[in-house]
Amino acid sequence: MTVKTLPDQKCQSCDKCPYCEICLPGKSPTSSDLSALNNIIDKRRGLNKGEILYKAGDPLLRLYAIKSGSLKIYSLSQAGDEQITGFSISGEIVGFDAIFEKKHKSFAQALENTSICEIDYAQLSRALYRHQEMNMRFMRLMSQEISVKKELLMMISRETAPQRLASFLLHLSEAQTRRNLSPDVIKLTMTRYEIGNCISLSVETISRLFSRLHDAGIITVKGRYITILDQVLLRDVKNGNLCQAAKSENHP
Amino acid sequence: MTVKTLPDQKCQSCDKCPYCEICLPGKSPTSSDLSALNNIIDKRRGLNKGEILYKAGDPLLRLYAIKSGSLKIYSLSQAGDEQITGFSISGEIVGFDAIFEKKHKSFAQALENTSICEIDYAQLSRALYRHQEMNMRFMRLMSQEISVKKELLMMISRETAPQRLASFLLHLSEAQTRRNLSPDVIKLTMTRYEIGNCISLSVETISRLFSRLHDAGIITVKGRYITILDQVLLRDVKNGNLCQAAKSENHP
DNA sequence: CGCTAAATTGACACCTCTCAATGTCCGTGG
DNA sequence: CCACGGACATTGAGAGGTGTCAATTTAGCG
Repeated sequence: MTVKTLPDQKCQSCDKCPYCEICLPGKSPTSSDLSALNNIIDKRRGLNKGEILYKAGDPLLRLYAIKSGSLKIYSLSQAGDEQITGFSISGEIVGFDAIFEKKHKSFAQALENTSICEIDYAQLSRALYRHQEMNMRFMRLMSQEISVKKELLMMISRETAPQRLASFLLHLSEAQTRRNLSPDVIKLTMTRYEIGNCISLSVETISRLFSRLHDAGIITVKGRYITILDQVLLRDVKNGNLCQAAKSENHP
Repeated sequence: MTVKTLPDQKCQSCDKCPYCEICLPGKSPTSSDLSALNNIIDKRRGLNKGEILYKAGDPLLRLYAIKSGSLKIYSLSQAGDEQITGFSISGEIVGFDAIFEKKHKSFAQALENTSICEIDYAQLSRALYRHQEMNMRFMRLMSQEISVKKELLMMISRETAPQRLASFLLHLSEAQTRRNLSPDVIKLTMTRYEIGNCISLSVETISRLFSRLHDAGIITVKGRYITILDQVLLRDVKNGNLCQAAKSENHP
């Protein structure tokens, strides 16, 4: 595979990074904190599509912040098939589940050409010791990930197939909004299979649901590009007012 | 309801607590760390069965360590029905998902009379600042919770009903082993409904599965008491070699 | 332009939910 | 001590959503 050059983000320092607020939530970091962080971050690594960033079992050497692109985070079952536990995009930090045993517990693979910041874990630990405020930011991030995983759990266990897909799309939409991107035009960086795997549905169901949402005039589907035509209707689907099977077009 | 007296654990200090290793994983805490922790923990609170420890939306004032008893942790959907995201028992600390926004994101309710240690969050923050090793212990705990939630996710989304129940029982069994209790005799502190809610199955399915596991000679069921007769077979069920519907007793 | 992976669509089966009835346990009060 | 009541648990019958299998179409990429 040809190594494609990654888009140069010209983002050499955290205080100029457009995702600072997502990456390190809370009030603006002090310049002292930021410079400490800058010193321990290597901001120059690129991943090609398909490249694996870390594997379950790898010793925890670094955490990773995503500058651009996206990753899928997954585990392998005993039988060897993958269980995607989430997708991570720009501004997010991955690898927190490795801290417990100092070993990565998941796999992380680039879904597209992706640019990351490497955070040396040993140095980070020392820096957090000296910078209480930064320490709290990281604890907030871990706390957030716990909440997000609980939400995903809630979604998968309580929602029907159409609700899950609607939730999934709305999640992506909100993530784009937080990054000042359009909430309506979504480029999926993952396959239908990977979506289904993450929200526990078969590829075929995902496909059928896209068709149904399309037929209902809620979205358009052009390959990996989804456009949300009606946020309100999509939210209705998420709340259970799902477009019934196409048959009942003329609802009584 | 009559207020029952809680069993007095005679556990006034963390270094004498039998769950120290579960509560604060890692090498033995230094006496300096422990005394710091002791100073900020109030170890005298009891909860009656059914009592709610915190609610989603409550400001984060404290984290809680469970000395004895058990809690269910749950969220409420928009429709108002509960989604149990886990059960917590002695030695575990709850409330980590509140750190992100300094507000509790879940509900915690006592499943039985329960004794807890209250950890003042503001004091904890300050103490963690001064005690790096203790700080790392808490980050490990949060990291662990992220892993556990991912496992639960994996279980619910990839496993069949019998596999899920087997996983659930084996989880309880392992938790008891870590506490030097019998791995085979399990007292369920939650109802069938609550089990089903947590692993995303209906009450009826839980009941039917208990019967099937019983008929297969893998467990005995006496109300809330489950005895695992054959750990190996139960593990087989977890791995998909599920006891088929009772019909095929004479498998070819 | 052709090859391969990905996506779509249909038919069918089955696991699990829902609804319903019955049985059991335990706390309460007579 | 026993009877009663309500929550909890068990069991059965039926329905429906989603997975599986299979065939075809489309898209992506060398």
